[in-house]
Amino acid sequence: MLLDRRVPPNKYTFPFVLKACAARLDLRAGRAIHRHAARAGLHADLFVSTALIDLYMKCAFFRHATNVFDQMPSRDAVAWNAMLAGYALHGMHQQALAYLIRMQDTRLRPNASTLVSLLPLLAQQRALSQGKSVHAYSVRACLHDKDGVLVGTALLDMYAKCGHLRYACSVFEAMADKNDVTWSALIGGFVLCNRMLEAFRLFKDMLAQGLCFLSPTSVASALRACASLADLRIGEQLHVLLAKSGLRSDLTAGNSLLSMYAKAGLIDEATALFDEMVVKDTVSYSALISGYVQNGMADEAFLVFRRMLACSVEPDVATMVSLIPACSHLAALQHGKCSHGSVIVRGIAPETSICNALIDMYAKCGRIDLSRQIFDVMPARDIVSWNTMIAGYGIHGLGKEAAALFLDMKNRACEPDDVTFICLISACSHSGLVTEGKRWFHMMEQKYGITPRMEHYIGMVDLLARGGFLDEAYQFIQSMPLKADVRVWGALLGACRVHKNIDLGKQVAKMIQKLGPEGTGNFVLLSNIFSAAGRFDEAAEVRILQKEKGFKKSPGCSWIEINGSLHAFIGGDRSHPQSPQIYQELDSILVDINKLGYQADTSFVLQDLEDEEKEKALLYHSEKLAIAFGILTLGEDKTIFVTKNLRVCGDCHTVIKYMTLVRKRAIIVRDANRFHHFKNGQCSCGDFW
DNA sequence: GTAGGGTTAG
Repeated sequence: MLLDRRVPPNKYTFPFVLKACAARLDLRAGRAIHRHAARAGLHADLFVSTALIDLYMKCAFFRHATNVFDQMPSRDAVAWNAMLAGYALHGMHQQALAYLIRMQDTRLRPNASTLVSLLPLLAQQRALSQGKSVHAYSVRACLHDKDGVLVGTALLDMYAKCGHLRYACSVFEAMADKNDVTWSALIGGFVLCNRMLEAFRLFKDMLAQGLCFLSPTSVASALRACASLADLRIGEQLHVLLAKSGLRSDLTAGNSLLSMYAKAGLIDEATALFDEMVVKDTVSYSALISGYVQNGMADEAFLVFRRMLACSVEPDVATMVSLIPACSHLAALQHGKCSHGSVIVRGIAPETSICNALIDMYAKCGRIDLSRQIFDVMPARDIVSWNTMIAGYGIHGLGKEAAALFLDMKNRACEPDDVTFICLISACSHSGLVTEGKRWFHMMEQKYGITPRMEHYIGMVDLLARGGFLDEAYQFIQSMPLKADVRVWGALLGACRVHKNIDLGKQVAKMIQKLGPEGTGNFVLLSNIFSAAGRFDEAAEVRILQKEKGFKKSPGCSWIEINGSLHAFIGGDRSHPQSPQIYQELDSILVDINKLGYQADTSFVLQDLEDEEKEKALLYHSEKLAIAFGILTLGEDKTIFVTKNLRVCGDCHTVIKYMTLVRKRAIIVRDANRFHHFKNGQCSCGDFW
């Protein structure tokens, strides 16, 4: 139409066409029209210029937008708003605010549109006092009259994001007009502030007002509340509601449902939902990836990631932050390095959340040095960065380094939170620093005013009991202000096993049984304690009881990454193609280490077998198989790194020390709990295994 | 103007 010479475009035509370009982010067409307008002498026209600014801002061509703005002979509030909104759109707070301030120097006053662009910025920065000023200004300027719903919604959202739900509610109540966005903003605010039950109540109130308010956004918030409260029943009701209303195929609603099911552990439902979705986007894929990782299916997560790439759906920060922990779980360093490369290529490597995930990944893959490197160079650290790094030192038994980092954190005026202390106490526990651990616990309450949660008590019991202070740990549990849950008792029971204290172990086991059928692992521990004492009948009884109650013990599994491929073994496993060589190697190792004085600690065998058979049962534990495979495949200069899903058994711990001598290898084992660095007949953890 | 997927501890 523009090329039709008989009807030349005029100042009324250009803005509309430019608007269409902006909506499609079609910069090429937009620039062509810009030139066209210039030839027609209309490029400095108020409406044309404003439309150009809008287009360039949406396409992130800031210089072009600024040029147009600067060349305008006169500007109205809409032109100023276009600049402000453009910067706000790209999260460029400083630039946006600079335009607001410059606007004050003119005789123009901010209008409703200005505030609607401005308030989300303040919300994101949690700038409550500035937000209040804006609120006051909007009242003085009577901006509630026109566009009242928009200003009101932006205000209530700002208050909610600043954590001031009371103000948000009073704005909400004072609003004469409310629409679906208003309701959504308020419900979302309650979810954000972790007030899930009230969020539900609001959602119900909203439905009572009429179905016209129901929107994918409000359902999404309600589903988040379900996931957080682990209330699957309501979640399913919402699923039905969605199916009945016209929102069945909405992408936002579908993604929320998928995520809710995944978080509830119903990964099959989540997968089915994903497969049914006609349109899938980055969020859908990320939700499924994170679902698999959260449910311990890291390999499936990689498959979904590959499918995503094959379908040309672009991964973003959240996708990678979901995927990287899959490498951490598998301790698959090569996969992790690949993911690291991928975030560098995508230009998202400096993002704080990406760095945090990488720090965790390298720590769990045995490369605490690389964790620290990332930590040191990352552009901005948040509390998660510090906690992750401290936790990383913890699992490596580097309690002193963890403490040093805490001091560093204080010097940089970063406030520790409750998780920081969980990490610190656990770090002490893994390093045998009992006194220091107790000090952190007291400091947390007295100096930082953080009330201990169950997790802190679990850490303390673990610290004391693992350090051999079993009675003190027992006393500690008795004196807790909270009712100890199965995890607290489990920590004590685990230590009874290590320190072979059967009497206390039995007592603790009774406590656990009283608490009901919560801890699967505890049956195993109790049974192990009986076995260790040679009381096999009782051990068997516990196992039978466990079976009757329907608990499955997850089998011990160890794996090793060789050239980027994972090789997994379970105890006595002969499924690996190189099994004959592996078993031969282990038998030969046994001969060599016997010469050095090794004696099998058969108390770790769970069945009642003859001594020689016991020795064999021990010899073929999964961690030993994986290590033997490593010895056979990797060159002598390479450290062998094996990961086990459960705790390393005590006999394995001893054998691995000997292995480092007879095969002259450095061996690292990551178990469910921590890292064990074996070298020259020693283990880094000493007796705190 | 609202909103779906995400990193630490256990």
